Amino acid sequence: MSKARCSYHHGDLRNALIVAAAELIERDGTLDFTMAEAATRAGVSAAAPYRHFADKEELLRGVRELAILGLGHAAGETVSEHPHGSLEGILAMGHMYLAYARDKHAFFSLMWEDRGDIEERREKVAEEHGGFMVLVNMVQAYCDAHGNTQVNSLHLATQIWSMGHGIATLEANQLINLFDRSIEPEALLDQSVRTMLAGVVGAAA
Amino acid sequence: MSKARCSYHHGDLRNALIVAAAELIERDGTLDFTMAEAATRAGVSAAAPYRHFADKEELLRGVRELAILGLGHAAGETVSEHPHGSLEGILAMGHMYLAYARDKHAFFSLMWEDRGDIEERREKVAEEHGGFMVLVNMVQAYCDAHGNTQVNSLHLATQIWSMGHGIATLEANQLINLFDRSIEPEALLDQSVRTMLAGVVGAAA
DNA sequence: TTGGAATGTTAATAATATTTACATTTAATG
DNA sequence: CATTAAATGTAAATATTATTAACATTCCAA
Repeated sequence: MSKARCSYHHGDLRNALIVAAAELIERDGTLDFTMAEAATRAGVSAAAPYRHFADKEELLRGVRELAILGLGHAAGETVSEHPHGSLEGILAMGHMYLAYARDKHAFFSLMWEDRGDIEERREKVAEEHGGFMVLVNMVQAYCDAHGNTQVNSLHLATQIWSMGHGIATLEANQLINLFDRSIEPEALLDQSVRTMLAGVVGAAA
Repeated sequence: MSKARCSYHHGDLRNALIVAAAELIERDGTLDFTMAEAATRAGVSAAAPYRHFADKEELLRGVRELAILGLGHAAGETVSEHPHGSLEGILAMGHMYLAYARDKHAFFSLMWEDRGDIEERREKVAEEHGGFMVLVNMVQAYCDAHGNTQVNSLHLATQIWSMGHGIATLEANQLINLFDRSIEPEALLDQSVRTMLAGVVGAAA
């Protein structure tokens, strides 16, 4: 059920629509593509999407899952490229996050927009955001390697995520350097992360 | 020009529409009120808004300015309630920010969404975000009071803003406590701020 | 093989933003 | 003060989209 059958039935329309929508979002940098265009791009009529998604919001939810998985994948790549428990690995993770927010702006903002009931998607969300657990592990390893085994790495990682997320978001809205254009997001994040790590294991410079 | 004249001309429709839109946004917690409803609420026909705003986006821009000013006002209130240069003042600022994001969720997300050309609105934006300068001054005063006059308070304040913004945003999307439901946004922010301040002036606990 | 479940199609329907053509009021000017 | 252009309203189109309805084709399980 993943190849185009004859001609009437698509075979994998649901995924094709998600991909089509993702392409349109990336192309325009906006979420306001039309259902009709996504359908056309997937090679079906304008009404066909409604056999797979109740409404546009649900299609967007599909794209969102894809985007989150993409970010998780990038997290996996990043961690594998740096020594276990290294500071550089954590900093690289932050850079990856900022780069993702910059390069895939529309995806990035879409990711944090789900208005559905959280309790219903809690499990799935936690699963999707496996990338965050990658960060938690890196922080844990870093602390272990620096002799502090008492740190709550989940809390610390949440702080680091928050900082990265805040910087990424403010940068996306061109507010990070509102009063001082010389501010560099990466540098700001690096410094913050070093400070936070130093706060629990001593000098990280 | 601020009182309703006879009956045909409203007198202050532009502002009335902004207020109407703000009320609808607050009521529904969404940005998808209709132009017609905003117009009705302001007591005019559906087409009237277009004499004052090119399109819905422009009306939203008006609401956005209002929201940002509101936050700036709250910042002013907060700073006046705490000793000059005190840690508690800075922490209170963070709490105010989190509370604003929680209580006025739709406004809060609207605030950071302007897709217009930043260079064009740079000056106005900087002016509107005077609340941020309040934070910069608090940080500066804090550092001065603790004997470090070399700190770049603009950078440090930007880090603090980013952290607060990140936590507020993640909380709004119910992600802050995705893997650990016991995480308290306020506590997390307090701790981060203390750590960042301690990083430049020594223990802040 | 055959009938129901899925999945597509085309042709409505509906909700909204936005524009057009015309009306009323304001306010500046002679 | 009378006149008229600029502002600001109105009601009645338009246009764009999402979404649904009614009907067609294909798939699959009994």
